[in-house]
Amino acid sequence: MKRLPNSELEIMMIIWELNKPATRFEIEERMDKERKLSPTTVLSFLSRLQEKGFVAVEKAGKNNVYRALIDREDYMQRESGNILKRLYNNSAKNFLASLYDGGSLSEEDLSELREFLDEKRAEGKQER
Amino acid sequence: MKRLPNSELEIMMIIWELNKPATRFEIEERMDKERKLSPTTVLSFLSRLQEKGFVAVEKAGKNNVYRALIDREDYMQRESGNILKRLYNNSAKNFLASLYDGGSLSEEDLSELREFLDEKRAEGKQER
DNA sequence: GCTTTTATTCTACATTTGCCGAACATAAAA
DNA sequence: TTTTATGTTCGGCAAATGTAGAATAAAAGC
Repeated sequence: MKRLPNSELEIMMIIWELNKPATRFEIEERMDKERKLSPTTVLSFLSRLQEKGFVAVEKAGKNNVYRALIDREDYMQRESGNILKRLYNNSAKNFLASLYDGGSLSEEDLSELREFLDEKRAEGKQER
Repeated sequence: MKRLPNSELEIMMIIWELNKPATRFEIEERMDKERKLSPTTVLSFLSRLQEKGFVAVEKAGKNNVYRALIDREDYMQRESGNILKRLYNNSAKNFLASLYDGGSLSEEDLSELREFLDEKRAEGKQER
């Protein structure tokens, strides 16, 4: 499975988020409004996603409808792993530390993280 | 500060890691050995890094020596934040969860993370 | 049935990225 | 000092990415 370039990824994220086949218009509506891309540009990206096997297209009247073919979780997991490896020497802690130092972690994020880890710890025990 | 493409980033990471001005050869030695790039290719990337203001070049005899101009921490922090935003809806927990589900987190990573969070909690209290 | 609107497909173009070979300098060896 | 390495600079190419306008198809309106 290929890594997607930024623009295509942005679109894929929207399709995944919608969690149902989406039209060009629905996607456009949800894109970063600052960029103001023309409809053909969006369609261009969608075609490329199709070529790469990320979406399938069908017609619904005059409109195209794009459906995700690749599982979001799968893609994200691979991507997360890659990032960790390429940038943080495979250390999740390094990643968090960087976020923390960069001020990207709120107090709330921190407790959420603690909670998550506690949960995983509990599960770990269970397994034995 | 620009985002670097993969190859340039790989090189930047090596320079940062070395933590001192590096020659093309020192960098080449540490690059992913599978790829087997030609020396000129590496030099090409280095020139582009120079154009982008990431490194400065000096001569040391016949050799070029490349010195980082951009602070690693700064770059990484920005990059981490971006990733979080673009892929995980700004939720660090989502990122960890994805790593976890993808099997990229060892038991050791988990305890390291707990430790890190505990540390930050302690610091947080201190501040009041 | 025409005309107008609207969505899609095609074609295209500028930039960026990945990668090198040919040319060019210059230190080292002969 | 001529030759030989060795390292660097230049120029360049193919593929990927970002972005649209022109051409086309087809639905809607009149």
